[in-house]
Amino acid sequence: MTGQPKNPTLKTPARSLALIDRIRDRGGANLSQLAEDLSLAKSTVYKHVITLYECGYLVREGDEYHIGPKFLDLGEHARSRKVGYQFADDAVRELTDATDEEVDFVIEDHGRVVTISESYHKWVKYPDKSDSNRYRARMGTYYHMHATASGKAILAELPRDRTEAILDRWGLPANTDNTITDRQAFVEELERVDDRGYAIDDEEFTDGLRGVGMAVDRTDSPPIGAMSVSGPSYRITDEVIEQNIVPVLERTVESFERRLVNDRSDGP
Amino acid sequence: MTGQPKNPTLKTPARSLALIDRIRDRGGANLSQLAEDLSLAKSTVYKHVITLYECGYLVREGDEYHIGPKFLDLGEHARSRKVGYQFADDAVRELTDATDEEVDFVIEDHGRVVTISESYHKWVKYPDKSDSNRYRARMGTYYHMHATASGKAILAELPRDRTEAILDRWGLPANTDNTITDRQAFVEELERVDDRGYAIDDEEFTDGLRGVGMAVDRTDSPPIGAMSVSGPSYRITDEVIEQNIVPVLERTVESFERRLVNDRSDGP
DNA sequence: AACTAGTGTTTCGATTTGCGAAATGCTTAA
DNA sequence: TTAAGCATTTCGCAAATCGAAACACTAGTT
Repeated sequence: MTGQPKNPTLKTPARSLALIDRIRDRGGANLSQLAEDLSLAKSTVYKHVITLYECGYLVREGDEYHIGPKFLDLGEHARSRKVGYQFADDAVRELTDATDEEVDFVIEDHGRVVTISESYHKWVKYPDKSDSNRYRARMGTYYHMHATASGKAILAELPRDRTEAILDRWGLPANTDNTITDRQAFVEELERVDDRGYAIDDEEFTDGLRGVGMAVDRTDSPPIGAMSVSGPSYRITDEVIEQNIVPVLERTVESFERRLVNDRSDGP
Repeated sequence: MTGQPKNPTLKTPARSLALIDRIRDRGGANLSQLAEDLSLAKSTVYKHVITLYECGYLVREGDEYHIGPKFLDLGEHARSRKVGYQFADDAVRELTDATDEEVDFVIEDHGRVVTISESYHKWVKYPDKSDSNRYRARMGTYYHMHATASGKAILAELPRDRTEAILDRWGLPANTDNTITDRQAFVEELERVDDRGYAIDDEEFTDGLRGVGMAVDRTDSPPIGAMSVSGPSYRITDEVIEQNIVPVLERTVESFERRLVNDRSDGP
């Protein structure tokens, strides 16, 4: 799930970070499991984990080590770092009220796209767990860009070489039958997105889920991120997209961008 | 702000982690600044930072490195790890509706207390920035336990040696004139808290702010965390605490604890 | 247009540091 | 009591990190 680096300059810290990833993926682990997973001596894992623990990054429950709350602090820091990200909450709120569908704001990070906004629905309408008509993105979740509306919207606006590098790095793995897996076809799709000004995810990420994504632009910089509205295919028809969603999405994104230029404390 | 370890077994990873802390505290930094701050050669810092970057933990903006969104993912993981933490959101919501004051749920981590719940007020009543009558805790924020109602509530229920170790580790630094800084006096305060069943923060953390905290207990384990209600001193009088807040706080915490024993997937 | 001061990046040898195998100690279940 | 699982410690060798200095690049200044 989490990509390993190709040339980690410092091997020891990279090993510690790999352990963090492993502990995350396992949802907690003990020394023997980690040693097995990463083919390391138990004593080696021990020293790494103790170090991470002493520095406050892991918590311990009996013989199991877990991701510690310290990451919450750092995560919130990352999220509230740019003022631009603050506006995202407002925009998500607006769009949710207007569309009553799942709304997300994502940014590009290391060639993938990551959810930065808390789903507003989570708070406003406390849903049953059984409400399978709604897809809800957890904050901090990473997605491949080629299979999401927001990702395509961003890719279409990135400099050509950046886009190419990202496609090289992550490829075009299929999530569903609709996922565009052919590179040539995908580049053409990006041109369509660029012409239209917004991207459509037509069950390319999850079966039964459609979405519309639009990049949030800055002047003289790559887009700061992208907003998307998504829901079940039977509700998000082409007509609904064109007549209902795109206009209000456009309005929200423009207001977002206006606030960005007024504030300007967002670096390149 | 962030404590350094006393005996970090592996020096190289500990150095990387110290760099993360430093970047966080500065709100982004370049190599020269970091080298200066930690008294390291610029080339050394370079290799550490590149490693953190390659592994996806940092983002780069020109010459500045920043905490990356990957921490959001790990933070959310830490937060949603225990089912018990899920109930916290419900409880916070309930208590907020009932009291209309700031409500928080915190857990103990490495001898401090850290906010695990999103403030419900943030979403329900979108406040003006000028609403200085409300104190709002950001998720992931750490506090010293001796100066907060929740912290005292937890300390009062921890095994004696744990409590002593925590006080040794962090001391009793003064936040306000009301902060209890004398160890003997503080131990007596903990006994009062234990008798009463709840803790009061009487402007010990911030001037003008009072709060009530109650530990959320499990059977045969230290408390899972603590809930608190806090607000301006003129509203949170002794009468209001005893007659309004404590009963509803008690009710919410009991319901919380009931859900915990029903679920039981929370380790020690 | 040359200069300067600030970046990040690379090189390379000395030596500190992390590594693994095995032994130890501790707890829990049989 | 025994056995199996765990974390923890020890120690010598090999390897990876470190720092100083040189390099390359950019932006702002003279």
